[in-house]
Amino acid sequence: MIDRELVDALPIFHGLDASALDKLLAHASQRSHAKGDTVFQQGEEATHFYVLLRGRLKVQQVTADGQQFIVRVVNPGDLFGFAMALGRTQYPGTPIAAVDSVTLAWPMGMMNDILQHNPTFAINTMQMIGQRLDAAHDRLREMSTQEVEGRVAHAVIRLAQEAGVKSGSEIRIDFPISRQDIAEMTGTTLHTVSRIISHWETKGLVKGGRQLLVIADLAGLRRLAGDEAS
Amino acid sequence: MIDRELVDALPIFHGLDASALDKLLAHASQRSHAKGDTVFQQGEEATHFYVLLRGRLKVQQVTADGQQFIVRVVNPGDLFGFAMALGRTQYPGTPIAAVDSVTLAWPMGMMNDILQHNPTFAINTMQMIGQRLDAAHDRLREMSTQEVEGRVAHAVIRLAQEAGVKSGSEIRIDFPISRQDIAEMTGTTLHTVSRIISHWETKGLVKGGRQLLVIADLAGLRRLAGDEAS
DNA sequence: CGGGTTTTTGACTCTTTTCAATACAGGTGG
DNA sequence: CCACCTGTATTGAAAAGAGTCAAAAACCCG
Repeated sequence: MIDRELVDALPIFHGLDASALDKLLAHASQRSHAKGDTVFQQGEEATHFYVLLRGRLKVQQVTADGQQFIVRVVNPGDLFGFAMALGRTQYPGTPIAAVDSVTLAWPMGMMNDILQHNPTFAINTMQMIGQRLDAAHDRLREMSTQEVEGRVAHAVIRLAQEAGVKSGSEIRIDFPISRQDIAEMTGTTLHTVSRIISHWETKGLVKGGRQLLVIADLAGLRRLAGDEAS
Repeated sequence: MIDRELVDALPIFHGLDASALDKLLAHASQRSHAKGDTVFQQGEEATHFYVLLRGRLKVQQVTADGQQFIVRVVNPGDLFGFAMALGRTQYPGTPIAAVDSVTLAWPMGMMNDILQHNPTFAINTMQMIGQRLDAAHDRLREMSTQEVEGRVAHAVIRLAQEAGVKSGSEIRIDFPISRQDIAEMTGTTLHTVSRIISHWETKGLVKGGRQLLVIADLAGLRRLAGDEAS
């Protein structure tokens, strides 16, 4: 069955009272998703909301003319597919398992229930969405004001922060990520990303590889990203 | 004093009980802002949250290297400056009055109060932030996948929707907006915006002018924006 | 009627994309 | 176990879209 400890430990449910947690556990269903599987499809009726327990998801959107775009990466502990909280009835994107992953799902109706009776959960969720809004604005500002190299640097730094594993002085991105993926996160082409990363390799900033990215000099990347005023 | 009807009518406060509304009214302070004034400054300690009663604000951010960027336009009835809901203690941007404007302000602490005791307000706020997140993702997708003309078209369509006034078959943007402004909303330069709009004028899509924009053919713009699959 | 701001337009430059070809890695099946 | 095949990555050359630089025109306010 589902591990109560596990659910209890999720930051998003912090402060929920015991009875609410019980109800939550009673209705949760655990699912496994093999690498490459989708949890649900963009445009589908939003019937459930989810928490990622293990693994890593890429949330992708496809535009009217077929171009692809990565909205975000879902990391363990993250809530996703909460379309209702956005006042939508359909999922806006498609989460794809970048590695074998495990999720918990609840019927969307439960969300309203919990929200109504647990101000704390409502506030938690609001702040979580708020932080995501903040992050989205950061990306928008980048896309507006920076050129490609800076945007790619930012994307890589973000990946390092949320999905980076330290090994020695290096940080490895903990899931398979292609040049194409990075291009779809930064609004450029895989060719340009490849060129940029190759160039960074010669400068010793990163080490690349097939679906692999290792950051060797985070500070150097930050300098390129132009965060700190020079 | 402050008009209770007015506050009561704000969608964001829908469903608030009488006592909460009383408290709200007791702590509200009304302020006027002449065209060009700022309500607060980016980076300032976030002491209050606001509702725009009348007028129109442009929320601007300045990057480390001095470039400017317009995050959004605040329209009457909109909540803004709710940094706390995003888990921030400082304002992320600077709201500038595009026309003479009137705001209501509350001490930030009140927000927590109301949130704690009024699940409905928490849910309203959450959904409002959620919609803004959705909108931000739309813009991100645009910035990633579309070229400048499409992005400018989108920006103009959005302006028409949220700040457009119909006069006959035309829609006029209801506040002074420069080419520079549009450039800062779409991540391009005023020169490019000027060229694009001039070109649109010759095609009869819009009518321009100094700090003025009138949409003559919204459907035509939508086609340019590439929303509908051709 | 100035004087400053905003807009338009042209010519040139440069970053990034597009097009194209090759190299490489890893899994599959003979 | 090796050859093959597919998806990924690299790299070069050409093309294009948008930015930069520069100057003039239009407009509004006082």
